[in-house]
Amino acid sequence: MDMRDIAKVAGVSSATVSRVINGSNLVRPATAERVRRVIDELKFVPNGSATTLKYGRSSTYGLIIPDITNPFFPEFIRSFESILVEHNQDMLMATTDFHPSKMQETIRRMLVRKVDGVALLAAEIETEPIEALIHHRVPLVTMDRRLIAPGLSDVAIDNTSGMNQAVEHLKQLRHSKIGYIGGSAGLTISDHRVQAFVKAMHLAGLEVDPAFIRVGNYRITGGESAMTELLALKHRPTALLTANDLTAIGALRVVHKNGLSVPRDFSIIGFDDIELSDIVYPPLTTIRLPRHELAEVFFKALESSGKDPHAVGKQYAVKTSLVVRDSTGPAQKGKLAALGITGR
Amino acid sequence: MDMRDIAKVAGVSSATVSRVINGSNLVRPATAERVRRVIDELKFVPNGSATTLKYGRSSTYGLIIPDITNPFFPEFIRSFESILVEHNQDMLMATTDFHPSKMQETIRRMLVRKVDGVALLAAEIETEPIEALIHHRVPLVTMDRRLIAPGLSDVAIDNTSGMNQAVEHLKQLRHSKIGYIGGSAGLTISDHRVQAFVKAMHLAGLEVDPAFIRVGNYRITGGESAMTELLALKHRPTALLTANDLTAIGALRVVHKNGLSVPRDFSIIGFDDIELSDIVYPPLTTIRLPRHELAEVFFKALESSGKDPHAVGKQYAVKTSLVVRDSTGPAQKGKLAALGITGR
DNA sequence: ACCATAAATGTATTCGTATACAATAATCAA
DNA sequence: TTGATTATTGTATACGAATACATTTATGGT
Repeated sequence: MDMRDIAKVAGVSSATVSRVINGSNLVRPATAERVRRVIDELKFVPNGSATTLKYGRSSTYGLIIPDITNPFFPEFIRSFESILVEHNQDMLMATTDFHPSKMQETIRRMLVRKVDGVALLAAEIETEPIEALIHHRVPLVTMDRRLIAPGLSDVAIDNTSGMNQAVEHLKQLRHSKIGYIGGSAGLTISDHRVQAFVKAMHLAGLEVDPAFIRVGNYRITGGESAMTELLALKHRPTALLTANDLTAIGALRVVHKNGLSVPRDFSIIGFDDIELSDIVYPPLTTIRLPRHELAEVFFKALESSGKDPHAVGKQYAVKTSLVVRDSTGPAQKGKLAALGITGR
Repeated sequence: MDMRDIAKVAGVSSATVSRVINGSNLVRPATAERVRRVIDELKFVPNGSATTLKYGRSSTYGLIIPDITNPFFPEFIRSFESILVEHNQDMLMATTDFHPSKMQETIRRMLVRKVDGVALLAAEIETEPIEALIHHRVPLVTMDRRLIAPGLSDVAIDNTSGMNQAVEHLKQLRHSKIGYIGGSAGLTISDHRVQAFVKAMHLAGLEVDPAFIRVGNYRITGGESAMTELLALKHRPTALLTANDLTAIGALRVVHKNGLSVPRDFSIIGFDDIELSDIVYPPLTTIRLPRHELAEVFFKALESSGKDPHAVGKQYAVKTSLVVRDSTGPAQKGKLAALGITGR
C-alpha cells in the first residue's frame, strides 16, 4: 500500500496525500481531513526508505560506543535516545568492543544507511575509519579527541575542573601521597585525564610520585590489578583517583580483600558518577560527568554540523565536578591529623 | 555518486556493477575485478535506502526494551547486536521507559523503517501496538508472554527450572520461611515468575505465607521498599527470592542498613545473574538467565518468522539455573540446625 | 457577468538499486 | 566455417515519496 492507494480512495492525487502527511498548508482543510481519515482507516504508514532516497537524509544518527556493558554508556544512551526521539530522529547503535575491524564494519553500515551524522564515543586509535566518514561528508562528533576539522566536531571533557576539586578535597583531608589509576593506554581520552590529574597535583602544590600512577582498562579488572600493584609497594599512597568509576570499584574491592577499610585506611575517588557508584559500599566520592548534558551537547553538535557539512566543526566542552560521598576520609597519620580536618 | 558513475568509469553497465556488488556469478572474473577496483578507487558505498525500497527488506531488526539502565539489557544487547552484525543486519533500538505512548511512537518508527522484525523485551500491558506490527506483517518475537499467533513468536523464560533449584537449595540450608519480592504488577513476566516460585515451594513441600510475597519494580528501589516492609513484620522470613538481581541488591542494602548480615541473618537469591551480582558484597546467589542464549533464540525466532510471515510463530524457551555464591547460608535456628546442613 | 488573482489540486519526474528481458559475445561440435 | 549453445553484458523499468511545474477551481473586484 502506498500513497497512490490512499489517493485513489480519498479521491485525490498522490501529491495531495504527500502534502497532507507533511503538513503542507496548501491543502484545503476539508480535503486534508478526508485524506487523514483514509490514512487512519487503512492504517497507512509511509515507506521511510523512499523518503530517504528522495531526500538524501535518513533522519538517523549513528552512535558508536566501545562497550555497552560499561554502565556509563547506557546512561548516556538513555538521554541521547530520548533527545533523538524528541527530534524525530532514529538511532543506529553499534559497539566496537575495541576492535578496529568492528569499527571499520560499523562505519560502513552507517554510510550505507546514509546516517545524518555519527556520534563517536569510542576513542579508538585508528583515524582511517574516521576519514571515511569525513570523505563521505557525514558530520562526525567525537569525544575528547580535541581535534576539529571540516565536518568534524569534538566534545571535550573538562577533566580539569573536577580533578582540581578532587585533589583539593583530598588535600584538605591531609592526603599528600595520591595515586592515580588511568584508562587504557593509547587513548587520547586517557592521556587528557592523567594530564589533568598531574596538573591538579601541581596546582595544589603536591608532588606526583610516578610509581603511584598506573594504567587500567576502564573496567573493574583494570582497577583490581593496578590496585594490587599499588598495595604491593613498600611506600604506598593514602588516596587514589581513577579514570572512571569501574576502575575505582575494582580498586575498592582489592582494598577490602586485603582487609583494609575505605575510607579509614584508604581514600578512593572515581570518575563519571554512574548510578552504581552510589550503590557500592561505601558509596563512592566521584567526579561527576553529567551524562544528560553530554548527550545534549552531542546532539547540538550533530545538528549544527548537519546544517553546513562543509564548515569546520566546533570544539565543545562539558564541565565535571566533584560529588563527595563516603569513600574519602582523613589521611591516616595519627589522631592529630584526623582531628585537624574536622573543623574545615 | 551511484552505480552508474562506477559503471561509466569501469566501462560497463550499471547492471554489471550491481551484480559485482551482490556477488552474482554471472560476471566474468576479469570484469568483476575491474569493477571492484573502480569501487575501491572511488570509495563507492551503495545507497541502502534504494536497496530497501527495491527489495522491501531493510536488513534491520528492531529491538524494544523498557529500560537500558537495567544492566540485564545491555548484557543482552551486546550479544544480540553481535549476532545481528554477523548476519549483516542492523539494529534499531528503542527504549519505552514503561510509557505506553513511547511504545506507540517506537513501533511507528519501526514500521516506517520497514524493519524485518521486532524483538520486544518490553512486556507492556498494551496489546494495541503489538497488533499494529502484526497487521503490517512484521514478524514479532516477545519475551515471556506465552502467546503465539501468525507472525508472533514467543521466548518463554523457564523460571521453573531455576526456581526449583533455588528453593531446594534454601531448603537444604534449613530455610522454610521463604519470601519473594516480585516484579512490577500487571506484567505477564512478573506473574509467571511468582507462580514459578509458588510452585517450587509446593514441590519442596514448603508453605507459602502470603505476607511474605511482595511486589517490586525490577529496580533497586523496589527491592528496598519491599524489604523494608518484610523486615517490619513481627514474624519474618529467613530467606528471600526476588524477581531480578536489582531487586535482590535493593533488599541486600536494606538488610545491611538494619545492621543485619547476609547470609548470617538472612539469605537472598537474585534472578538474572547480571555482572553486578558478582560484584556486590556479598556476591549474590542468583538464578542465571543466560543472556547470550536468549539473544540467540530471539534471533533464530526472528529469522524463522521472517521466512514465512504468515505462518504461526513458535514457542521457544530458555532454561534457567541456580548459581550459588555467598548470599545464601544456613538458616538461623541455633547451632544444631546450622551444623546439620554442613554434612549435606 | 467577467477577468485577474490566489488557492487548491494534479501530472510527471527524480532519487539509486535490482532484475526481467533483450542483446551480444564467446565456445564448441561437426 | 557455421550454427547451436552458453556465458556475459546491456536496456528498461519498478520500488514509493516529494516536488517543480502545469492545470484547474475558487475568490474578489468591477
